[in-house]
Amino acid sequence: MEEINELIEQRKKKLGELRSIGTDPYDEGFSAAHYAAELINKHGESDHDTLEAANLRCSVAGRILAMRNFGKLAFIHIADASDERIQLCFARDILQDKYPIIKKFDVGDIVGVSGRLFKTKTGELTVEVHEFKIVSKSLRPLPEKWHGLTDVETRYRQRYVDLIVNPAVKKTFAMRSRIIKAIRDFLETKGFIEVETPMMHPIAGGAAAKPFKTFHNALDIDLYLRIAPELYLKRLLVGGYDKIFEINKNFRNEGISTKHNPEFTMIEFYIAYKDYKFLMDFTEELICDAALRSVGSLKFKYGELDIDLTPPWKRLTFFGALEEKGLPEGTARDPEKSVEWARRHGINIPKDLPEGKLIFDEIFSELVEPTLVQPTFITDYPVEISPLAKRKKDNPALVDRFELFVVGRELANAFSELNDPIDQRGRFQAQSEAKKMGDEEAHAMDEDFLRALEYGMPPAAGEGIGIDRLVMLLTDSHSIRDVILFPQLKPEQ
RNA sequence: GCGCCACUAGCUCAACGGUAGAGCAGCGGACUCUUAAUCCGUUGGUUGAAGGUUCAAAUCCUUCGUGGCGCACCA
Repeated sequence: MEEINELIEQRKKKLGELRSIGTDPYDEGFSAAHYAAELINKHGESDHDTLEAANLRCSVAGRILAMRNFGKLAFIHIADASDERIQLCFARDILQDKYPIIKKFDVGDIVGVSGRLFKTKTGELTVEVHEFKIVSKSLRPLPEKWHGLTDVETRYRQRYVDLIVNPAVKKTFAMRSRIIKAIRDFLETKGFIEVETPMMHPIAGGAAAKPFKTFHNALDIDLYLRIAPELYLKRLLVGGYDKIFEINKNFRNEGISTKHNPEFTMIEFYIAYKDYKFLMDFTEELICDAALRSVGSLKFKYGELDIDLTPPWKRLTFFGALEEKGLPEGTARDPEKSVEWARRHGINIPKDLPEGKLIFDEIFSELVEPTLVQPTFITDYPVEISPLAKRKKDNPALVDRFELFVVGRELANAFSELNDPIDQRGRFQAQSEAKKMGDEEAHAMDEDFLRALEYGMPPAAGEGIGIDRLVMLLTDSHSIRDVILFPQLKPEQ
């Protein structure tokens, strides 16, 4: 950090001068009776004479964002947590010998004032300041008022500055809060209870991903940050819960991109005695409810795309979707034929694809996923890529599972949970084989989870929804970093 | 991990081989209804870092750093 900065020195000097006249900007603070938004909503429409007659007293506190000084009169705009700006008017006639203190103000300082509401000649609701106090002196200059802060690196690294000067950012995170609250309320209304399961796992299971590894000194064991809560939540189904959910972080030790942050928020919920078909209707209801309570509509823009969440959403089977693109299931299931087909259609198949990985999965993500702009359920996945899902009754090669896609991205993954402990053991064993063949992300065997299933887990359906991606969709954000307050970056220097 | 692009004053940007500049912010001054206030004056730079080419480098080359985007992996 560059400490020798003239601008900071000047502000420190002002701080010293304030202290020398007996007013410490960092002392006990200020208690405001009003929010800016409250005053503007209540009195913003009142005319000049009404306000004069009412003689309304008020107090507000906030950060100085703009100052216009006229020698014996000054107008200052502050913003507070209500996300509104309100104008303050400092007049020498009123403040007398205290008036010169405003020379020590800087944009960025936090001030508390009390006074009387009035309307200026231009009709703006304004506080005529009678008493004021700097409650926090800002030593660093804020970005310029007109262009603001646009440098994305600074915006992410110094999110506090981004939040001060870019109102749209606060709006996005207010939306995020509303979306998560909507989901919580929805599930609680349906009788779900929220639980918390471990973030540190001795075995990283419940998803196909590379974990972060850590070490517990006292226990002298390796632990992994969880890649999914799934296996713990299902243990709770064994324990007798029938409707549970968890909203929390997962950690995956993989690449960072506009759609991936190493730590990201998922909701997983489980409901006993229901299946994946139930969850499709349930998901439509849940996401529409979240959209209505955040966006306020089921129709909205995502970039150039017009998205319409009005149910029912399109439903396609996995191989049906491939077939629509001209790839018959028979060909898709034959590794050699499907590679040949992919090459012929110009689909890039990575050369170092691990043995355990399946070609049709690659083809699906290249060929089908990008076309799924409007909400679409893809159902009936192959068992090989679904080691925790229940097989279809009439076709054991497929499972009772769906993934939800919107704007070409996976938003949710759900299935009827496999509760046959013997089948589950076999699936884990198949995953172990894949791991030996070089698939780093294959599931690990989890003996305790199998023991739990052996006690008997009721039939159940479970689903995971990527909260960050849902927030991206509903806030028209095109990078996951725009919906995470502090996205992962390399340390400075 | 690979490729492309960017990095110049606190912020937003010029200068693209020939003396590093503007606007805003800051500092000094004028101003009692402004809102990107206005007017006069003025400070501020190891041009991301280190090497190299050149009489001369912000500018060309190399390496490194950080970021963005794309690809890969995944959600």
